[in-house]
Amino acid sequence: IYLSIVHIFQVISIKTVSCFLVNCRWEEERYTDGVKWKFLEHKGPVFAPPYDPLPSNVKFYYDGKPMKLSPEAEEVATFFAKMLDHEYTTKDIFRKNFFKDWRKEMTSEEKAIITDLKKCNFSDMSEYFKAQSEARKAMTKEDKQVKENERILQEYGFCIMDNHRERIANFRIEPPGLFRGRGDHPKMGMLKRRIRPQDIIINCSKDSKHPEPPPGTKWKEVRHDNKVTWLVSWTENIQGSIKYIMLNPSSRIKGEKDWQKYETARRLKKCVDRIRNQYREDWKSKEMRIRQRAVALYFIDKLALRAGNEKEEGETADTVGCCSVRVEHIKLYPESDGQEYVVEFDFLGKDSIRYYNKVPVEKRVFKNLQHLHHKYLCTMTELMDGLTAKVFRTYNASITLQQQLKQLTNSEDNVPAKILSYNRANRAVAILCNHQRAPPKTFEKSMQNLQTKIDAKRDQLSDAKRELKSAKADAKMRKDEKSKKAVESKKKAVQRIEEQLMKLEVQATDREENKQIALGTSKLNYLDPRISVAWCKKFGIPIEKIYNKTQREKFAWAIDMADEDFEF
DNA sequence: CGTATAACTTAGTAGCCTGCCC
DNA sequence: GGGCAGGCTACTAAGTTATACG
Repeated sequence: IYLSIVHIFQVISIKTVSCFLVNCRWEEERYTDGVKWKFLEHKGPVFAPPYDPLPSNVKFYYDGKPMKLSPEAEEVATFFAKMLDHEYTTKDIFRKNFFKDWRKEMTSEEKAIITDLKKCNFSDMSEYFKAQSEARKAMTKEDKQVKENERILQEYGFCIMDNHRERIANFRIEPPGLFRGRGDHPKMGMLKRRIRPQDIIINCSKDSKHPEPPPGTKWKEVRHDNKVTWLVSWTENIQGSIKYIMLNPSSRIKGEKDWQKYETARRLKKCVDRIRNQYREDWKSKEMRIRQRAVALYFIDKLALRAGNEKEEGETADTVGCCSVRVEHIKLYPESDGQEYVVEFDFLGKDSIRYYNKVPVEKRVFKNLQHLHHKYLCTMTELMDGLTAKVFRTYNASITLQQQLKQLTNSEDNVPAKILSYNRANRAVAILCNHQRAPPKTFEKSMQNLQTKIDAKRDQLSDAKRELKSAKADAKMRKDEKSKKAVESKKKAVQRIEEQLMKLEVQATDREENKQIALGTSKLNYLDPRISVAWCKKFGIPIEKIYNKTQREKFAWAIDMADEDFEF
C-alpha cells in the first residue's frame, strides 16, 4: 500500500497577499487567477560554445596506436578525458554507460575498431586539458574575457517583468557532457546531449520583443503563458525531465513566493498543537492506514524527514524519505542504552546523503512500527490550508532557530561571541534537517594552523601580562604620571590581546563543530530571514555579518520588513 | 479521480576569486 | 608577489508539490 502524502494534505493555493513592497519598488496589485506576470521580455538563452576540435598533436590512442577521431566521437571522448582524475571513471556503471553512448556518436569505421574501453587511452588528451586550465590560471583578467562575460551578463542576464529589470538565475544553457548523478546512480556516465535552438521553448509576452534564435535556426516553440514563471525550457535527455531558465532569488516573483512559504509555516505554528494531538489520537485508530499515516506524520514532524515520494526503480539512485522508507532501513529496540522503545533509522535520503538516527519514541508509535508488515509507511489527513509535508520542515527549522537564538544569545557578549551563538543556532537546524557536507580537503591542516596561531597569541598574552605587572610595580614605586600612563597602555594591550585570543578560540570552536555540517542550505531555504533580521537589530549586529551580498539581495523583503520584535 | 508530468524548491560541490600572510 | 585558505557563486541534480490530462 502506498498513499502519496500529496493526496493526503489538501493543497490550497494561497491567493492574494499584500503587495511586495521593498523600498516602494512594487506598487502593482497582486494578480489573481494564477496570473504570475502581465509583461515579460527577454533575450533568450546563451548557448554553450560549439565544440572546438583538438589540435592535431593531441592524440587519442586505441590499443597503443594513435587514432584520429571524427569530430562527433572526439567531442564525447574529451568529456571522458576531462574526468579522468575523477573516481567516477573507475566505476563500472559509469564506464558502461559512457561507452554505450560514445559508440552511438562514432562513425561505422570507428565503431568497428573501438570495441573495448580498456584499450582506449585518453591520457594525452587529459594532459592537454590540464595544461589548458593551468594556462588559463596564468592569464590576466583581460585575457580571461572578464569584460566580455560582463557584456553577456548585461545583455542576457536580465529580463523585464512588469516594468522591472530582473536578474535571471541561469541564462546559460547547460553544456553537453557526461551525466554525473549523485550516489549510486544507474545512469551515471551517459551522454548529456547538446541543446540546440530547435529544442528550446521560449516563454514571453505576446506584446514583447521576442528573443531571436541564432541565425539560420528556429525555436521549437514560442509561447505566451503568464501562469508560469519560466522564460525558457528544454527537455533533457537523461531522465526526460524539463529544465527551465527562471529568475534570480532577488526577483519579486521569487521573493513573494519565499515570503508566502514562511507565512504558511507561521500558520502551522498556530495549529501545530492541534495537529500533534490529532496524530497522537490517530495512533490508536482501528484503521491500519490511519495509524500509519499518523506515525509517518509524527516522524515528519519530530525528525524533520522529507515526505519521500515514490520513484521509478532503475531510473535514479535508491534513496528514500519518510513514506518510502522500507523495513530494512529501520531497526527496533524494545530497550537500548537504558531507554525504552528505540527506533534506529539508517537510510540514504536526498542526494544519497546518509540519514542515521537512533531515537526513543512513544510506545504506541513503536507498536505500530512492529506491526508494519508491508513495504511502505503511509500518510495523513487534511489538517490546514496550504499544509504539505515540507511545511513541517520549514516550520520546525524556523522555530528551532528562534528558540536557539533566545537560549544561546547572551546580550553581554561581544559581537564575535554573539555570532558564534548565531552559528550554533543555525547548526542546530542544519543537524535537524541533516544538511551535510564533505569535510573540506584542507580541514586538518587549517585547523592546525589556527591552533598554532592560538598558541602564539597565548604566549603573546602572557608576555603582555608580565609587562603589565612590572609596569604596575614600577608605577607604585615612582608614582609619576608617565608610569601611570604606561600602566594604562599595557592594560589596553592585554585587553586587546585577550580579545584577539578569544576571537581565534571562537573561530576554532566554530570551525571544528562545523566540520561535516553545511549551514548554507538551511540559511537559504528553511530559516525565516525575518528571525535573523530581528535578532541582528535586537543585538546590534550588522546584517552583513550574517548575510553576504547575494543573501541580502534574496532577503531584501525581510530586511525591509522585520523589526526587532518580529516573532516567527 | 488517479496518474503523469510540469513547475518550482532544495541540495551539495567544483572551481573561481579575494584577500591575507609571509 | 606568490601561495593558499576560505568564501562565494554558478551549476545542475534531486527532491516536493501543483496541475494537466485521460
